[in-house]
Amino acid sequence: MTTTRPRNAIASQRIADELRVAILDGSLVPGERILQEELAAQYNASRLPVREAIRILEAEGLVSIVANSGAWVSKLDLDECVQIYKIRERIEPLALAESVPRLGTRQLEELSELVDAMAAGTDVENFLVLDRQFHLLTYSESRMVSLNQLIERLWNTTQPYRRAFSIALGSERNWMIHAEHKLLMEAIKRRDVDEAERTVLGHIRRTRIELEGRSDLFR
Amino acid sequence: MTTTRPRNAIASQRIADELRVAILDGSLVPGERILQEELAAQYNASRLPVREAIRILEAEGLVSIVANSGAWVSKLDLDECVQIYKIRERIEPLALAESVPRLGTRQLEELSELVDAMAAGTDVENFLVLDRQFHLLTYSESRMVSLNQLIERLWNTTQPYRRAFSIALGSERNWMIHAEHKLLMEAIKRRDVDEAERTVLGHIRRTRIELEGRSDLFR
DNA sequence: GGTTCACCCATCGGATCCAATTTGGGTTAG
DNA sequence: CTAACCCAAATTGGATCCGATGGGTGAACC
Repeated sequence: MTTTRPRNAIASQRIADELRVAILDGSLVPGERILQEELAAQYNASRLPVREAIRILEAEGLVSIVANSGAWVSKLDLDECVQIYKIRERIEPLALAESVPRLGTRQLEELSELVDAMAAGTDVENFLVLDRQFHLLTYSESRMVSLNQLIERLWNTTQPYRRAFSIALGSERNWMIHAEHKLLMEAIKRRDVDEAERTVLGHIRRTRIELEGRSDLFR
Repeated sequence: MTTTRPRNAIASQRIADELRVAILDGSLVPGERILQEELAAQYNASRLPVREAIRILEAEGLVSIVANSGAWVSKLDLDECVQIYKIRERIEPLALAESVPRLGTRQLEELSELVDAMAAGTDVENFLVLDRQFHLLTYSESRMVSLNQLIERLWNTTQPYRRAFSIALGSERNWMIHAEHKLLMEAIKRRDVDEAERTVLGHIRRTRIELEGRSDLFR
């Protein structure tokens, strides 16, 4: 799916990748206008590959296009965000169940390190990266490629709001999330698929319910 | 999201829509090459909107692009198809649960008519259309737009194989699927959300398991 | 006779140019 | 003073043209 050479060689893919990173790391915030010429200048290319890149990101849900008007970084309201969490509650346990039996010892070590790193650090941006790495790594050995891509897409579209949520919680978030991560980690180490499924479901569900009370994060 | 006017007015959208229909109705079969110039001539437009249309369909999973080489109608192997069914088993019950309480009497009538029409007809193409209409209609009143779009995408990517499967089964398929549809219909009418969820899960699951034994359908 | 290399053609990716549409401001009429 | 309309600038959508890449065919050499 992702061959290394052509993916960087082709401008539209390269621009789409860089744009995606810019949205995920917060350089571009939801609601922000995307000018084709601006990006074309930024990545020294013509507007054509930029247009294709924007269409790619639209299909991924990261950008919204209005015909003959323009493109904006996708903005979710609380309800849409909650919907995505509800979908995640259903499918991430599946990915976990498929992946857990196949995770190697090296990956278990990595997961433990990520859990510890999250507990140690207080920086929000760092936490966002580690949290994402941790969960996606727990799914990494599922052989269901399309499922894993779907999960990554759902994480991507909600990333700006996870950021806002984490910032709002401050360091208060630490202990509950950390406890859930440790419980999940234990279940994975014991290869207890059912327990792992229940734990990650609870993790997402609890976060979703907490989120439902924070409509302030959505302006 | 989907305004009626600009969607038809813009060539890339129009071409993407027509291409999608062509893939879904079997005019274009999995593995078939897609020539940009050919489509450009067919829809009298230039290659540019065709390129964008192909990218849109790639993002929907209906088309596979190889850089500097070309585009083909996506081809799934048995395993990938089974994966999609497993995802459907998790998320379609959710859509149903959200939708069932909100379905109006007019829609219940429509659903009943679809069930009867499927039982009456023997034509495969007709069955495919009705079956799709029926299930998507049961989800139609879920307020989870992104979920419903996702489900439609999963139906789309597996459509060629549902067609092959239906043809292979012939008229034999009738009674089991019909029985499941009637049971689902009853649960919906009674607004029995749990029973409806279980029934649709079983429906997809049984089909998936049957499919797992038919690797002959995949070349 | 088989294998390998080079060339050519088909097709895709990208740039520039032009047309169409929207949006905002300014003016005019009520 | 307000509202509606019209015009202009900005921005997107589309077409044509050119360069690049990759595969296939044919010839030459081993």
